[in-house]
Parts: sequence; structure tokens; C-alpha cells
Amino acid sequence: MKEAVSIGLSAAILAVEGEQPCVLVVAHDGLHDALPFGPFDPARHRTLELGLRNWVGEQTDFDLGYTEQLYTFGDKGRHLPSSHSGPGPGGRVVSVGYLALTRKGREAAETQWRGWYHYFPWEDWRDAKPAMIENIILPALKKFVKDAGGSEAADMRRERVNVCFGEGWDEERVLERYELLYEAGLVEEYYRDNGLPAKGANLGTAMLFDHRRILATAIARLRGKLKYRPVVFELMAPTFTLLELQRAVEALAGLRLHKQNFRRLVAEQGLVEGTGKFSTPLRGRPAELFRFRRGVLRERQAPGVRLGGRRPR
Amino acid sequence: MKEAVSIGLSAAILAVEGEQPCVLVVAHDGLHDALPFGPFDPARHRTLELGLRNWVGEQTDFDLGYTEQLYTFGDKGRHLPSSHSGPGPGGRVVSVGYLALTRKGREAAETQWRGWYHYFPWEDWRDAKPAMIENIILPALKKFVKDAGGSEAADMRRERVNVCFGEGWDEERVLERYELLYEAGLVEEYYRDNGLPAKGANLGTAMLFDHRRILATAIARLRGKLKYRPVVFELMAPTFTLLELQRAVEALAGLRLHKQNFRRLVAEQGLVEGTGKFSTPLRGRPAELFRFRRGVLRERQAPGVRLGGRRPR
DNA sequence: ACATATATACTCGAAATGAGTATTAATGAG
DNA sequence: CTCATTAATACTCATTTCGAGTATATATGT
Repeated sequence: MKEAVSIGLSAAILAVEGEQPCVLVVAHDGLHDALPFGPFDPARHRTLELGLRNWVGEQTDFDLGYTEQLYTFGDKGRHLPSSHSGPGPGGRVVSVGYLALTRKGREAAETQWRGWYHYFPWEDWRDAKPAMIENIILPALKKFVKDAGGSEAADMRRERVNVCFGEGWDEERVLERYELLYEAGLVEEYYRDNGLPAKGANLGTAMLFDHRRILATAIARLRGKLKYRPVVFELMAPTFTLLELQRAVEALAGLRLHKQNFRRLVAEQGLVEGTGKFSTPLRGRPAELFRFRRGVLRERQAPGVRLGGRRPR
Repeated sequence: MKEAVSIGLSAAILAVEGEQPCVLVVAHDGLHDALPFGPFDPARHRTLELGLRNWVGEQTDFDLGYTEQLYTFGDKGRHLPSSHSGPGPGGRVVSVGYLALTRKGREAAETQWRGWYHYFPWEDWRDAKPAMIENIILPALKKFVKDAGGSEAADMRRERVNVCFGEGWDEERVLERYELLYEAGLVEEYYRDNGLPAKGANLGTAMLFDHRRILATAIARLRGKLKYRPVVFELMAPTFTLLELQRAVEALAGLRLHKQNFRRLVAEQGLVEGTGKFSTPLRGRPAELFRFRRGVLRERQAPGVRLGGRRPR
């Protein structure tokens, strides 16, 4: 007799408020934040995505707008059984992760929005290169390289460290970086999954099961997609100023952008159109309110916000 | 009691031979080509990918090199039960698709390589824009637009048709195009899945279950990845001439490229290094043999073959 | 010697990109 | 009223990348 498999569906539901990028979490066991998730019931749902929409709807009172499948994880040991979602002991959960974009609204009582850089503090380069990279991460990873058995293994680790945290920050490698920190024992989940006592630096806030990995995948995907699909607008109010749009993109990408070039790009691409109305800011010159121009989808093949943001050294 | 779910693993194993891009298929039921696939056994395999490698190894005598997860499909009706892979009647198969790249070698008896444009004849623009687009596809899609109930639905269909087959060919939209043709009833799978008698144009060669959809996903992903990761080299022999490399890229992308610019790009990016040896062609000047320069992975953040190929009108 | 086929080098204009400077329009403090 | 402050918006400029060529070199077979 074959071991039972059940399918879990998780969603990284993302939004932006002002300058803060947020993720919807449920305080699952009082200890760890979790993504909204639940089992897929093949009897009720025609497709995985419909199952997700239904489940999330029940759990969070949210209507998902844009959704996209991310990845299916089936690793033994990274999804420990739980009374909530798992089958009996010995059963295996394969979890399908989704990315969903929405505007912040009223959420159910058990859920709350949380800034995603709580979970990935090394990913926010808007103000400056996060100090923890030089102070904690790189020294620890240096040790990780040295501890490799064999010089070839050490070379491979060195290369990974360099790609992830070395010269030339690539904001899309969110998952790669998280996985590296996991393997190097720098995040709590590593110790939990392997039944070891925690030790050393535990960077960022841990999540339930492999949910931080799913969130990393979601952020990575969103950061990539931003550049060639107009997905930001799923997160914006119907009208917005160009600076608000820029701040949202910066929040997602974790980078600062050049203001004038950003406007040029957005304008040239025909991503937005003016409404003729103006914002009434507390100080400073009022800015025109824009809305998303749905027409771009028809006209351009890769309409997106190409960010050529400069990273702080 | 919940309905049973089982996990199926399928792999689109791709290779290139000269100018032909190939996929490894098994002649499953004598009627339809199928991708190598099999059930995931959680008792034996720690991860999904290991399950896949094992299964494919047994079925095809192949060692997979580069692999990448594509998508997880769980649609009811697009994966009909089969004695081979499914659970009993009423059970549901969720299938996880993978992309694998390899060099052509000796394969098991039941498997064979087949050019992938057999399944997607409209995707090969190397010689010319495929005539079937103007002659068959566009007229049929025009009808599909007209048959929409309501003008808003018609607008949406028109937009999709335009994005997929209109001005400006985007070689990456392989899946989008296949799905559109599916919905418009232009491929055999549509009639099979819905239990209807086949009618009208059946474009390309059909495959078992949803395997053509998985293959479309694989090609789309590969065409995208090509541009920012040096994946072509997984498909090349250890040494090759620049024209061979170009022909391989063209085969995958389904486009012709500008020869001089291609070399400039490949050289400037440092993707390859000369070996000092030369090819001995049947005619024409011998070309230098190159090999992949592994160093790029360290140096550049997006090393790939940016194709700016011109499409024939 | 030359037709043919391919490799390789070099040129050139158009467009995109990154990094500015300059100017305009609002606010509140004095 | 003036001015410091804040932000919007317009314009400039050098550099790089891109698409499309032309020109030349080196093989083969007849």
C-alpha cells in the first residue's frame, strides 16, 4: 500500500501600503506566522487555483485578484505534520505555493498584514546596504565556505556566496539567498527542520513550515515580473501620483530609483494616463493623479517598470 | 472520506540535434505520444525532483542534467484516468511538470526523439512566418471572437488573439498560444477532454493527457531562460563552432538571428572561449571550436543569449 | 583561376540608459 | 510679503546597446 499524499495550498498574498510592502499572515500556533493555507479537496474543486481561492476566501475574507502559481514543494522534513493540514503521521504533504496581489482592505480577525522585510531584513536596500550583510552574514558565510569538506565543495560554496551577496546586488535572487542562509544554518527553520537545538545567528523572523521559502519565492517572482508586466497596478489604488507609484515599485524591489528616469519610462511606455485631477499633499507642489492605461496590454509586448535603480554601496 | 489524490511527475526532456529541437516521447498507447511520466512515491523519495530523476531513469535510461520544475496542473478533465498512472476511477491526478535539458544519447527502446515543431508547427518562424497562421489560425480565431457571447467577451477574445498571433511575434508566449488554440477548439485535445466528436482543424500532433500543454510550458520557459541564463550549453557538445551555437539557439527560439551580432554578443558577454582547434567542414572556411566559459556565472549577473532576431514578415 | 560557402572584422545610425541640471508650483514660518 | 522647503516636471548629455549593414579572409571543388 502506498503512502498517502495530500496537497496543501498556500498563498503569499501581497500588498503595499505607502512605502511598506506587506504580506498577509495568520498567527497559526501562536509561535510562528503562517501563510494562509489549507488542503486541496479534489472533490470540490475543478482546479488547484479554484481550490485556493475558495480556501483563502473562507480563511481571510479576501477576494484574490491577480494570482499566479509559484512552485510545488514536496521535501520531506520541511513540512512537518500538523493537526491542521497534515494527514496522519507518516503522510506526506506536497504544498503548492501561490502568489496573489491585492489592495489592502479589511481582513479577518485571525489574519494580519506584516511588512515582508521582517522576514528578509537583508533584502531592503532602499536606505542603505543593510549593515547585517557585512557584520553578520558575510562573516558567517565565510565560515560556511571554510567548513566545506574538500576544496571543490568550498569553491562551489564560495561561488554561491559571491553570486548571492557579493559584488552586484541582483534584487531577484531572493530565494537563492534564503536557501543559502538556510543551508548555512543562519535561519531558525534550519534547526527546526533538522531537529537540532538552535544556535548562532537567526536572521529575520521565522515562519511556520516552509512558508518563508514560499514567501521568498513570491517576492523573487514579483520582483522579476515587475519589469516586464504591469503587475504593480494590482497593488495600487485606482488613481495615484507618479511618486506614489515609484515608492511602491521601490518598496517591492527594495531599491531606490532615479525619479526623473522613472517618470520618463512610465510615460514613454504609455503605462499610465493623467486624470486631470491633482493630489492635495500636506506640503510641496501637488502632483497630477494618474491611472493605469489598460491599453498598454494590447500595444506593447513587455510593458513593465524596468528598474535601473542604483544600489547604495 | 476524502477523495484520493495522487501525484504524477512528467518531464519534457529536450535536446537539439543540428537544427532540430527535440523532445523525448514514449509511444504510450500506440495512439498518442506521451512525455515520460509516472507516479510520485513519497515513501521512496525525499523530494519531488528525486522522484522524477528516479522514475525517468528507469523508464528511459537517461541521466537528466539540468532540470527545473515548470508547473503543477490539477485540472479535472484534462488528465483522464489511466491504468498506468492513475488511481482508481474517481481519483484525481495532480501532475507536476518538469523541464530537463540533455544531450542526445542512446535512449531506451520504447522512447524516441521527436522534433517539437511537430506538436507546435506555428511556432517555427525560422524560414518564414508559418503559412498556417494566415490561412487557418487567424480565420478560425476570427470566428472564435465572433462566437463570443456579448461584446465585452468578444473584446477580451480579440485582445488575446492579437497578443498571441497579431503584430509583433513574442516567441515566449508558447503556452498562451496553445491555450488559446485549445479554447478555440483548434487542437484535438479540446474535443477529447470534453468528450466531443472531433471536428474542424486539428493543428499539430496531439499528445496524451495534458502533455502538450506541459511541453508548451517547457518551451516557453526555455525560450525565456535562454536570454538571461546560459542554458543552451546544456544542450551543446563540449566544443562547438559559433555557427553551431547560433543554429541551436535559433532552433529553440524558432527565429533567425543576425550572425555578426550574435557573435559580437556571445564574445562580449564572455560566454565562450576559443580552444585553438578548428572544425573541418565539408565546404567553406573552417571555424574555430569554442567551449563554454564557466567563469561567466561568477562574473555576470544575467549571462544569456539575448536574441534580437528579426522575424520574417 | 574562380565560383561557392563560410568565418570574421569593422562601421554606422538609432534607440535606450544612467546621471545629472534647471525650472515651476505649492506650503508654512518669520 | 519673502523665503526656505518640498516636491513636480522639463530638459540635457554622454555612454551603451542594438539592429543592420559592408568588407575581407580562408577554406573547398572544378
